[in-house]
This record gives sequence, C-alpha cells and structure tokens, in this order.
Amino acid sequence: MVLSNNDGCVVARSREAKALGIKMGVPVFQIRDQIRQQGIAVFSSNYALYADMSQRVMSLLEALAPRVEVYSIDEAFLDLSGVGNVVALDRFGREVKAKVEQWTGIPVCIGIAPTKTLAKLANHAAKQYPATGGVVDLTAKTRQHKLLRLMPVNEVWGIGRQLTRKLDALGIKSAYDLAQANLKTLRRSFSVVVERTARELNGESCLDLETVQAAKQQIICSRSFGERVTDKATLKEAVCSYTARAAEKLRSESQYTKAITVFIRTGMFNPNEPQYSNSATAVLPIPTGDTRDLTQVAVVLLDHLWREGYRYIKAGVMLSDFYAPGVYQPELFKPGQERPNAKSLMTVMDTINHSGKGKVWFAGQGVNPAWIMKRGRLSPAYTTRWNDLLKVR
DNA sequence: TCTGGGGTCCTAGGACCC
DNA sequence: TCTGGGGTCCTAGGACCC
Repeated sequence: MVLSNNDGCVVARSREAKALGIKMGVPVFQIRDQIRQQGIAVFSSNYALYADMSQRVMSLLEALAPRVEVYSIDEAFLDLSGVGNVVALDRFGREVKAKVEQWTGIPVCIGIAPTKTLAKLANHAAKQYPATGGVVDLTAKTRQHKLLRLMPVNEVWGIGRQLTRKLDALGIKSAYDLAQANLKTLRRSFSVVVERTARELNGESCLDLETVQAAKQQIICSRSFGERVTDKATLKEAVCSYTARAAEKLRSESQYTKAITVFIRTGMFNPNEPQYSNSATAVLPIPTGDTRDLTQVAVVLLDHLWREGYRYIKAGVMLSDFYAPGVYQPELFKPGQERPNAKSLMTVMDTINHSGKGKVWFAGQGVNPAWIMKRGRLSPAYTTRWNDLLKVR
C-alpha cells in the first residue's frame, strides 16, 4: 500500500491489501501491528515516479485516439467517434489495454459508452468484475440498463456522500433509480449538476471532452510538517518555501497573480492540545509572477497570523486572482511597477532548478529544514533520476 | 395605507472530484 | 505520539444599478 504525504494515511491499496481489510484513509499508526504481522509492503508516495509514468501512458493514448482529455494523473477520456466503423469498440478497447500494458507495464481498465458518466460507470464495472477482462463496452442500451440496476447510486460520478444520503431519503438507491428520476424534481431539490448526471446516465451527453487544459484559477501549496513547529523563524522558512513553490507553479502556467493567502494551523486530532487556525490574504498592487514580491507579502501576513505557544502542524500558501500576460489594466494615477528584469531572473532560476544540475533558492527558505515532511519508505525514482535506474541482473 | 421589474457582481458555504 | 494535498462548480443572499 501507498501512504499520503508525511507517511500519514493509507491512500492506495493493492488488491491483496484490500483483501486483508485495510481501509482507505486509515492512519498508519493505527494498523502498525497488522502491517508487521501480515508483512504488508508499505511505500511513501513517489510523485516524480507517478507523474512520469502517467505522462508515458497519456502520450501513448494520444497516439492511439484522435482526441484525448487527460482528466487526472491516472484517468483519461478518449473520443471514439467513428472508430466503431472500423473496428468493434470492445476489440479496440482490448487492443488499447494490451498496448498500454506492454509498453509501460501499467495495467488499465477501459469503459466505453456514449457519455462520460456512463463511461466512468463502465470503467468501474471493468475494474470490479475480473470476468470482463478489464474492458466493458456499454454502447448497447440493454447493457446500460443492466449495469445501472446493478450499481448503487453512490458509485455514480458526481454523487458523493451527502447526495447519496439525500437521494436515499427520496428512495433513489441505484444508478437506475437516478436515471429514472424526474429531471425537474432533481433540478429543484438539488442542482443543475445532479440533473446533468441523470441525463448522462440516460445516454444524453452533457459534458464535453475538454482536450485543452483550462487555465488554473488558484494554486495552493500546503504541507504538514514532519515534526511540530513551535518557533516563528522555522514557520517562516516553511511559508517562504511554499510561496516559492506556488510561484514556480504559477510561472509554469504563464500566469500572474494579484492575491496571496497564507494559512497556519495546529493539529486538530488532539482535543487536549490548544488549537489555533487562521488565514490572511493580501492584494498586490499589480499582478506578479516574481517570488520576491510574493515572499515579501507572505512574511508580513505570517506576522499577523503568528501566535506564540502553539504547536503548528501545517502551513499553506494560496495564490488567486490570475491574469494572463499583458491583460491587466493598471491604475491611472498610481501605476505599479514591475521590478526590472523580474521575468528574466525568474526564468533563470526555474531553468537552473529544472536542469538537474543543482538548485538555487531564497535565503528565507532556510537550509536543511527540520520541518520537512517524512517520507521514510520512498521507492526509487526509477525513471527520472540516473542513480535510481532499475538494475536488471 | 398603499411600494415594480429586471438586471449584475461578489462572497461564503456546500458539494463534488482526483 | 503518530491522522494528505490540490482543485472545480453551483447556489443563495446581499449589495448595487437603472
């Protein structure tokens, strides 16, 4: 199984781990004995590895289908319009699955249907029932109905815990019940989102394939600390680091931000410990992508937030109110000024930091931080670091 | 005493997703 | 003792406009 950041909770489990009754999201310390007794293999999360393997799978999918929406690190929607005229969709799905497995070693499941919501449900079935061979084609109405009756409504994409509870009270228990429900009632009792979900279950496509990724509206960088932080200087290092990371993400999006929020908090699980959680936001005079501008404001915000005498467990930085380059309309009477060469300096920093030859950072971020998150069981970055290359003997 | 109709923008809170 | 991180969308309500 794989752990969350800071080696805190279980966030992914193999079939075997699930069979042993390991639940999603449990804190590791609660099942320490079980892990030892049953010899469960435990790994810290390794985002460098996952991102690289994801890219390999996605680029392969893009070669196999004309239009692809990369929906998340491990999911994609493929437009199969017209494909059915050339080859049976079920067979096409099996070919894609085989090719991905052969070229990347990643096992995938495939669901095929006229709408995204039905495709997700088909995928779920492909994953759940080994007899399908990992591919389910839901093109035929009769097969759609069969599966809808089988699936509890909480398995439907877009129906979470709260909606499941409310739908249950209305007697809507299966995906089929939701598909049959009155659209006007759904709209009135819930929202347009639930109405769309019901329409999609009926084969009416309401959600388009989004092949170009939309620009982000906010960027967050937040982390729990490896150990509790009790002094301001250390907390400041963390906030400076998170600010730098958020700014880096912002620049990789080619955007500029006009608002920054800093938050800090103590742990919430120990009722005997004094708790404190707070956030503060500042608006910048002009949009910026310069780490120096953002850091300058972030440390002032931290000054406002800081309270002595607490054991802090987490801090975070959020950027919002974004502008594309050249879009912002400055004020007439007090136009802000970008620092000279701001863009060049940031580009140089980002380039060095991505070159693999070394790192540069701001002094405020500190060196050898004590607060850095725990990753005690990290697997090698097999595909992105020379020293970690897989050895075949 | 009686008080219209049609809009936009912003924010907080709630819900969902991976 | 130890409990993750990063996003989006929708709606209601308040404030404002003509």
